[in-house]
Amino acid sequence: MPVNSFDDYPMTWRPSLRRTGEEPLYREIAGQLEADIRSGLLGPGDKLPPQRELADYLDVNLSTVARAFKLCAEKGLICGETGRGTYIAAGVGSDLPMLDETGLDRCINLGASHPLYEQNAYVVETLRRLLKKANVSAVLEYGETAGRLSHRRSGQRWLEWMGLEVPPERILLTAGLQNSLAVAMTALLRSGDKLAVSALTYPGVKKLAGLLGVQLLPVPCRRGGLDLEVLDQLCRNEGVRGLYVSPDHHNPTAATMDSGQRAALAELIRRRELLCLEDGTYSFLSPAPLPPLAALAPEQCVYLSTVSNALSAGLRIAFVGMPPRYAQALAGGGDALNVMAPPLEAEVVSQLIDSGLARQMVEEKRRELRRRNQLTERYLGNFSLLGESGAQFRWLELPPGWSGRSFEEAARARGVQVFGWERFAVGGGRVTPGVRLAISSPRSRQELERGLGLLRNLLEEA
Amino acid sequence: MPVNSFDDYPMTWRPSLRRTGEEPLYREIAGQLEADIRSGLLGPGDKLPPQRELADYLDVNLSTVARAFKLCAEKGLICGETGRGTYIAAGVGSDLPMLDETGLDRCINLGASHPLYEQNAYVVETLRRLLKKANVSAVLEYGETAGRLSHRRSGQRWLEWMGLEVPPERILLTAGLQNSLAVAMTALLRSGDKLAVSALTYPGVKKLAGLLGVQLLPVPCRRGGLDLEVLDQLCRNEGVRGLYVSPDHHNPTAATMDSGQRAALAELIRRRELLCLEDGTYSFLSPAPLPPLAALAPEQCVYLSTVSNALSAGLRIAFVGMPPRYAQALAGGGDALNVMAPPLEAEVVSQLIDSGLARQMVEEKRRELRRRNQLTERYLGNFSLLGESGAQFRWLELPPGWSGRSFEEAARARGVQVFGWERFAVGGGRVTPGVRLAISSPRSRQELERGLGLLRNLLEEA
DNA sequence: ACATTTGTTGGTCTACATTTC
DNA sequence: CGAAATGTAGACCAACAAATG
Repeated sequence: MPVNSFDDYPMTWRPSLRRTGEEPLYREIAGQLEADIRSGLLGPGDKLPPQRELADYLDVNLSTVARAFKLCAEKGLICGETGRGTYIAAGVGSDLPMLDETGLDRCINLGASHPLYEQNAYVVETLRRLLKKANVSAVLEYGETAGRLSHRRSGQRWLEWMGLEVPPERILLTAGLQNSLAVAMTALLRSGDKLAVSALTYPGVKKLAGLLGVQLLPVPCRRGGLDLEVLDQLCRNEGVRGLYVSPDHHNPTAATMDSGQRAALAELIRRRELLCLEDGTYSFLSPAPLPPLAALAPEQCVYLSTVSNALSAGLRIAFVGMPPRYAQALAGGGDALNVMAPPLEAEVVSQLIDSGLARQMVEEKRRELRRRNQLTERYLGNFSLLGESGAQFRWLELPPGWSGRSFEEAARARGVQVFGWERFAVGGGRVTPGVRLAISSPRSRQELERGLGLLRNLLEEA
Repeated sequence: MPVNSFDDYPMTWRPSLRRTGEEPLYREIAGQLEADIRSGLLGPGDKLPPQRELADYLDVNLSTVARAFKLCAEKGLICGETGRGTYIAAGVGSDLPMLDETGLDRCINLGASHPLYEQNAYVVETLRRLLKKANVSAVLEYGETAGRLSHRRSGQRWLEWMGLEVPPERILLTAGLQNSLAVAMTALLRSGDKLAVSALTYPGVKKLAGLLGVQLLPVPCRRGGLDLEVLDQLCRNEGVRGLYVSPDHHNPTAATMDSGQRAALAELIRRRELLCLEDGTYSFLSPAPLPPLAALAPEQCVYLSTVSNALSAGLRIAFVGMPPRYAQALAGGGDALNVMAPPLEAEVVSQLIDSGLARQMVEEKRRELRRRNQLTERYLGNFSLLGESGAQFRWLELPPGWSGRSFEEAARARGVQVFGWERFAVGGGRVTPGVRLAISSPRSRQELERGLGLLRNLLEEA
């Protein structure tokens, strides 16, 4: 069929192969698609031509196009849905560094999530005490990859506090949540594996998935939990290997699963033999946390718990509770990515936990966050403000007419930085638009209040 | 062809497919191969039947076997060579945790490589001074992913000392060498990519490659350098994307490339547009180091330089010198794996460098290592002892009759732990057997001397 | 309810380059 | 040196399953 017959045919994307002869077909197609996405020629949500049509147009085999698409899908650029078509991923172009705050000088930051910093004084105090001891320098020697036994014992106490009983030999120290995720994902998944996640997800998972070639499959959120029917179906048909989930104060929606939802999800995890990566980052916020999934499906769940939010951002330490079947692989992953977690910081964390100071710090944070949440509710209570009143951030569903991106820009123009849903979106992302408000990030309640006021004005005007 | 006709045909591996109907063919084959390797049924160096023969035997298509083999090759279990056949990788079964020292209590450790620990006192001293300052707690807040500017400036000084000029915006802080390797490999390579390495290589690279599905292609060592003809050929035919190389005191052979070898390799890297991961871990050992490859092929080389050996094992900090083209991807990798390097330790390192204490520490280490090398040469000088006299470990080529493994066991039985070549082997491994002696690991020179004596006895007896 | 559209995936075919003999 | 052995890789085909209308 001559190429001409496509001239007046509406095709949303018309790549032109250069055919240098060097590069294989499928790679050239993939490369061009990637380039056109990154250049902005194809934007989030755009629909690509059906694989068969594209194959016809380019005069190549269907599988060659499929292969090209798969490359891009693994990088998280596009997402295909059988029967519907292939779309540019919703999050494309919104994946900035997690801590990027360049040009934020005159902005009130409700975007990037910082923990409260006042309690860092306790850390310094503990460090000073530590350095008075004669044998400190032993901390600076190589120890076990998983962490020194004394550190893992402190981890045991910490995890117990979060509602999980794990012996020290099944605890791994890592360098913070993101690092523990990296360890778990590299150790337990391979390129091409599929991992289910909520349709809005902590961006760190998206980054890792893109780098590792792990394909994320979005599961719609329903009343704080996941839509288990969809998840079950994904397991049945898509060969999903595992699930990343955060039952307490889910990032970014700040939703917490109730007991029923946990039980049902745990049942599904057991029944489908899913690998479950449970993120307990914000569990410390609840004075009486519900049992983690790792307690309900202990054979399947890897429990990730960082201290960076609960204690201090500078303490790059997380504890990983490992089920027996994955313990060896996870320890190997920790070895391959870190050799060992920063031992000085591990020692400080250990002492904070053992001395009881950790609890005190957490209680102070909870108190301050309650106040900040009250403020937030006072200002934005009339709008659709989701999340619990102890949270470190809240989720603001936007009135019709706003996209996350447009609201982000409008707020920014008025001097407030927030993060729109696109940054958290996985796949095509059919979710109600919203923005995350990191209410713990401003240095003072006054500053938070100013930011909230500006947002209220913006919402009321529009 | 009936299966029977193979009954009296010598085939080194005869898998039996269960064909549950669930698992695809190629995966079942791969799974069974992996199981038989891990169970020890197939040992290092064993030859597998040709793919065509196996395909005939199993009555499947050639490509199906090829696909199965590829899965295992990506995990580093086997390695195929066109024209020759497919073999079980030499290192299979020798990949232990890098710091595993369980049951080593009554053994003199010349196995795992520890840096000298005396200089940790300077670190403690610096920490104490740091904690006297009023504004320490600011260090514990989130900063830039790549590292605070002041830290990167110290990194600039550090790298300059190693012979490399890089502006701070092209320096990335990571959590040590292994971590920087993990960052570079996840950020710049994808599953299935091929990376050339010397036939004997730092095991950390093997671990990462196995996890990430990066395929390592061994390049024979020749008089301290790499066989550039073979490397060039690999580039031409195998589509090698990059190269991991360590020109100074290569781990494990302790060889250092001379100027000519560096220039020739740099030329090849430029000509073939290779990505070069240069490991400068031990460059600090040379009082007047030769220019790194990153200085000779600055567009292509990522320079990795940890302080863990030069300063203190407990300081999990490395500096990565990034060429412009890879800077963004590498920063993204650091973000995805760590969010940020441990800031407290980064601060200490920065102060050690800026105060000049770092130089003093390094000089002390060099002095002690010279003494230990003299000792080593005195005891083992009559044997084939490779490496330079400033090294942190030496390479002992074994007399005929020994395998690395057997020597390891014999030494262990006499109370000395050494690491045999198999632990460092990549691919089939046609190298002269040897063992690495980590002469910096014993706590004292006396202990080292005892260990060396035991080894000499072992060598002289056999 | 059923045919059509559409993405996914396992298996197959062919060309090619190197090593061995 | 050339033929046979051998591994590698891109492209192709066909079966399948979900979504759509």
